Amino acid sequence: MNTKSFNNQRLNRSFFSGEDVVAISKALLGKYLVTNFEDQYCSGKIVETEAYRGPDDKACHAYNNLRTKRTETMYQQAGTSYVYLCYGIHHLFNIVTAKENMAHAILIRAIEPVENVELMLERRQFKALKSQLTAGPGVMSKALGINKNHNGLDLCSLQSPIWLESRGLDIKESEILSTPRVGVAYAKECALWPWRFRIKGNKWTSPAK
DNA sequence: CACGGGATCGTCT
DNA sequence: GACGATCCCGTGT
Repeated sequence: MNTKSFNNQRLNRSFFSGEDVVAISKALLGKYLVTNFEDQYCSGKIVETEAYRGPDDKACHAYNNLRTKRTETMYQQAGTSYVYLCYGIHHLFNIVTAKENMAHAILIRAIEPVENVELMLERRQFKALKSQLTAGPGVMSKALGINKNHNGLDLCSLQSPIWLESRGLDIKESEILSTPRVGVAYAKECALWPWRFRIKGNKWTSPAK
């Protein structure tokens, strides 16, 4: 069924368990995000991520350890998915990191389409392949078939329809472009933190400014 | 290419 | 009742 070779390795709990959400956000660049919903398999290489760190990050939903029905997912164990609705339209996909009750999460913002591109084109109703297919957290989720029903999944479980893989590619620090996060002006001084990470020069990210 | 607005609804105050 | 971790399309240049 799934296209796999011996050097494809599922990312396990320990990958996500660390305290340093910035380091994990960078380490996710070049890893593969895979979805397989009802035998509809597709995958892409992660090229853009963003770090959110409760309780001290004003841009994080869990700022000041805010606990609500929505944010509760961010306090779960490392490797849990956090998917929420943004602007009433877009489903944004995050991965929870750090130990339980420490609300860190990483927003996956863009992938380079790799396997079953036709399926992603169909979900987006695109006729031709271009970077807008998966550049941006809302459209990426749509292409991968991710919605808020996939909130709270254990991405490290072999049963999960969403998972992450290393396929032997390592992105060096010198290949990473760090810039401030967008759309978080309300977060005041935290909005300046350079916690948006991209693979330098990669055409599948949103264009650098 | 830059900007500006509308879509659309869950979440929090 | 206001607003948002976005996107797309229209207008003007």
